[in-house]
Amino acid sequence: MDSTPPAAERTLSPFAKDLHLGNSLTREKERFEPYNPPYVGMYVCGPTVYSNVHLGNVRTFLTFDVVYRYLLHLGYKVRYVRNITDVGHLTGDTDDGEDKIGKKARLENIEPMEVVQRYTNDFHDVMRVFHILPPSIEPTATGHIVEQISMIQKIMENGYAYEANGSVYFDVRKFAEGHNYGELSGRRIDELQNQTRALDGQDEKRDPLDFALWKKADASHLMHWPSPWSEGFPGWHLECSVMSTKYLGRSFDIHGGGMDLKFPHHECEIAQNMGAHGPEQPVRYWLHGNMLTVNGRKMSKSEGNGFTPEELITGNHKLLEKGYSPMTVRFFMLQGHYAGTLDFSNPALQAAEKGLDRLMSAWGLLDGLAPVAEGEKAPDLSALRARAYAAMNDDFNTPVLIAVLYDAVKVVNSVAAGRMALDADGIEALKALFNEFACDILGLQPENASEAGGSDRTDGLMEVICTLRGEAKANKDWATADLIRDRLAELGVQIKDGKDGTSWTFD
RNA sequence: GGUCUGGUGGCCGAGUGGCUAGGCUCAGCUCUGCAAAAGCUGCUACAGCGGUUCGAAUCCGCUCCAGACCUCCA
Repeated sequence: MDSTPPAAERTLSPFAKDLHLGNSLTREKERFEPYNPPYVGMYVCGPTVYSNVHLGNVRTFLTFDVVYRYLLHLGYKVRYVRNITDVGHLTGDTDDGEDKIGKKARLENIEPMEVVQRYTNDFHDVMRVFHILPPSIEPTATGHIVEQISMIQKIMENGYAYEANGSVYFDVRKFAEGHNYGELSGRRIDELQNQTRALDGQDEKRDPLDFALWKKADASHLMHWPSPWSEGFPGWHLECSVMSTKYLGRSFDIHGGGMDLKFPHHECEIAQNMGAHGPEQPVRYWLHGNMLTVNGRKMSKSEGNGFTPEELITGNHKLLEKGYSPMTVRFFMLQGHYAGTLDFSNPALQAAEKGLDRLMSAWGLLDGLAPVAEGEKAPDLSALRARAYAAMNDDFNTPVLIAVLYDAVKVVNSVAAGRMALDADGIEALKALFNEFACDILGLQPENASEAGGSDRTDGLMEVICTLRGEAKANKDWATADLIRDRLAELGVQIKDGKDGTSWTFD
């Protein structure tokens, strides 16, 4: 046996071996062991691009953005696949509903692909605004029709699907004879059988639990492709099975998505993969992000209680008392664990806004800290770092990581105020902590970077003003000094008199 | 009805057998011309009842309440 680890494996952080994930499939927290380290395959169900994404959607993509960032930080070579659903997702509660994209196109009298492009663009804009990194591959369902047809054929050859009147359905009953259908969602097939309502237009199916792999298009359908069975279109669940298999293989490491996709979507994905490829589990770790709620209710398009990122930023929505910046929202969401529901409220957002501001201010002070040669006994900064890793390794516990960062904030502020001394190594350790955990992993960045940094002219102007005000203060001309401070405040510039002179910040 | 989650202090939100979560708010103090910032201190927390245990917010049982999924939704 070769005892030398492969070169690639040596790039992994020593902390990588302690990463634990909450696996929805086993309902256990399990140590993360990828199939082929340092390579990691991760698939996340992306949006259906028939309307603007809302904040609840953002939460899920943010969750997996942090997962992606942390895996990269640990040194994994991650192939992150996040699809765009641009066909096959039906409205209504039966398989006879209208295609969402097609419906939108018909209503607006435009091409389906115009709908797709418009909302794909919107989606990408939103992801950028929230500092969510693009995935390695972003495949579309319409770009994989050939592969989908081929997978249906495999499933049929294995006896788990049947054709009826030009459509093809997955035979859940047959599949369940030799497989544990319902393993992921905890459902039992007999109960599902009893609970499923009798719906119209299901006569083609042998069983109400069966789901569509291919649907024959009727005359009103705008999007359709030729297939061995009919001119039609693929079922919604199929695309994810096809694209994950194509880009990540038949068994890959992580599959993510929103909690609301667990059943039936993800359950069907597993069934399709096994139906086509055999009994081994297609996914080792299933991760599910929980819902964003408003007044205790899930934010969703159909409830009408969602708002778009634009409404959020402008504050132009009845649920919003004011506008909130994207970083505030990002920080707010990271203050809760991804697996729990998170309730949106104005007080909570305002708390996050202030908390983030304090965090960012301390971070900004770091560059200006003066090290001492022989620092007093400094707090144990390596302990902070270890706690930060421990938090992330515990199923991406970002709220605990943030608590660690606030401990670092206290150190920074104390040093800046002269109450504590740090040597150069200590300051570097703090910088590394912020750069790696706040910036790289949590994806936090100072907002209005250009403004906060200030242009030379702005800095010059502010220095002139502060010098004049300093003279007024020296003359005990408090009226003038306060006038300057108040007027600047009205313009969104905060003046702070410290021991070593006056500093300013912009709103 | 079934499956699953959860009920933590003024608010948000971690923690899952003994060890400070954290943020925000509020009050007091330090600093300061005042203010802001920062720091320190404080602010009647673990839905209820019973059980296991030397010890339970944390485990078990029951009750109550809320939410999600079971039909499109991240």
